Amino acid sequence: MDTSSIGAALREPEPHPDGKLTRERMLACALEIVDRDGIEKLSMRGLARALGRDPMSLYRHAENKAALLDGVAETVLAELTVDPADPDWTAQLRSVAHQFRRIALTHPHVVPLLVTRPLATPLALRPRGTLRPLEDVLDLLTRAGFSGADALHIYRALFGFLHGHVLNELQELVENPDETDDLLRLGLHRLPIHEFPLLRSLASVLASYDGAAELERGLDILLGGLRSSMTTAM
Amino acid sequence: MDTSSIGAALREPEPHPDGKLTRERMLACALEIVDRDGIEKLSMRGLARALGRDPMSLYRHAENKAALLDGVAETVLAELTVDPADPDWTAQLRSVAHQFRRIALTHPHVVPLLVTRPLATPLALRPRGTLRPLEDVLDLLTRAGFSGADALHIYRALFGFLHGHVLNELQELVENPDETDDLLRLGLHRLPIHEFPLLRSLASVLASYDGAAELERGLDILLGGLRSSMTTAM
DNA sequence: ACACCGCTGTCTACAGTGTAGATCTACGAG
DNA sequence: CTCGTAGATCTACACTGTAGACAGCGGTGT
Repeated sequence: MDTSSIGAALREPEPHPDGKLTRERMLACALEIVDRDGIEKLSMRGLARALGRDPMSLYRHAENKAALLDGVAETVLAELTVDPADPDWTAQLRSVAHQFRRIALTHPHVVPLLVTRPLATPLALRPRGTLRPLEDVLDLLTRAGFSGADALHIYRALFGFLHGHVLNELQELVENPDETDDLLRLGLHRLPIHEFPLLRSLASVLASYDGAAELERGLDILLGGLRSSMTTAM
Repeated sequence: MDTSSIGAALREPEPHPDGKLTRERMLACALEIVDRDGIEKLSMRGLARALGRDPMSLYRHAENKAALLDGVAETVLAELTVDPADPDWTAQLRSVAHQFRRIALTHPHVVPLLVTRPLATPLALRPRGTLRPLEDVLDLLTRAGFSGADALHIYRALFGFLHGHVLNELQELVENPDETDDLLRLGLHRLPIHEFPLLRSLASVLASYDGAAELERGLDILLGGLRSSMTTAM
């Protein structure tokens, strides 16, 4: 009955259902699968198998697969906490930024969902947990004296930047990690020299990407620019 | 034999193959489908049907479906032109930004591919057409006197911002277009008032999103910030 | 002339997908 | 005890991506 020897072949058959199936357990398990195998490896049948349940039982807790994916994105985004009472709004936004980056690095396979799902659903129909950070940031900024319109602009600017940043940072994956030469490690040697001379010459710079520093630089520029372009106090 | 009466039911059976199937025709047709019906409606079988070919023939021009999607993204991105010889690098980057926005608005369903596909492939293995703008921007910026490292940073900052911006802008879709009240038009009335008071109160601001202006503001902040934080001439 | 090769297209088949609809099961209310 | 109902399960359907075998072709070397 050793689960590791049997369960290695098929995916975690989870032999006994032990208690009721809740939406939370379902989403947690789905997130686990996505984190391990990526989004397109998540199937209703596979998820059900991992939970030891019938595939159709999932439809009691998620209307369809799209809703399930929304749920996963929501779960991940729920880790993000905003304190609207913080008097230092820039510090609070920086905290949000750091949390968001942390989340993205912890769940890289979920990032496509985070940036992409909102395109499929109008704002008002999105899962509540997704709208929570928006409302909280608006709260934070209006308390700091910004108008609603300006607060919304700042929220958009921040999350636009954050989405762009994590997409940038997660692209920096290395193809051949145990190679010492940067050019080889990144596979850049396959690019024709006369077509991509600059790109190839930047191998060492590419190899030494520092996401945290890049985020900080961006935040400095963004928050500085916002403060000077906004017509409000403090 | 009226194609509109018959072809309405099934999807463009395209009765006679007329000539060889090229990669370009395949990608153009795939793009057409994606633009019309969205990404997840694009299937190998459906595409083959639209081309009047056998599904398996597609695999002569794309290794698998992922490669096909990469091809679509590449096709769209190829519309973007950079002039590395332009002496005014900020103007040229602004032009790139405007082109990119235009492309995203013309092919909204392709945007998920544009921002998401690079996450799945290391840089050096990406389709060549995708790397072209990068090399060209690097060329532009080094000619303007920037170091390679700085040029790369600027490229990342710009495209990170652009990705974030178009993701923002494309979310602004309206649910109920023929309604006069902004609150109803956006469906915001369904949100509980006590949980999302600020969001609901911003209905009119949400309804009047101006993507072009938002892009311009962002570009001002970004390019201004970059110029002052970079250690280079001009 | 022939044989050979590689490229393109076609056919069949397989394992897997999301989910509609019918059916079974268990439990609380009357 | 009966009934209704909510949940869980089963079956089935239409569809997916693609491996593998095979047919027709033009060109090339001998």
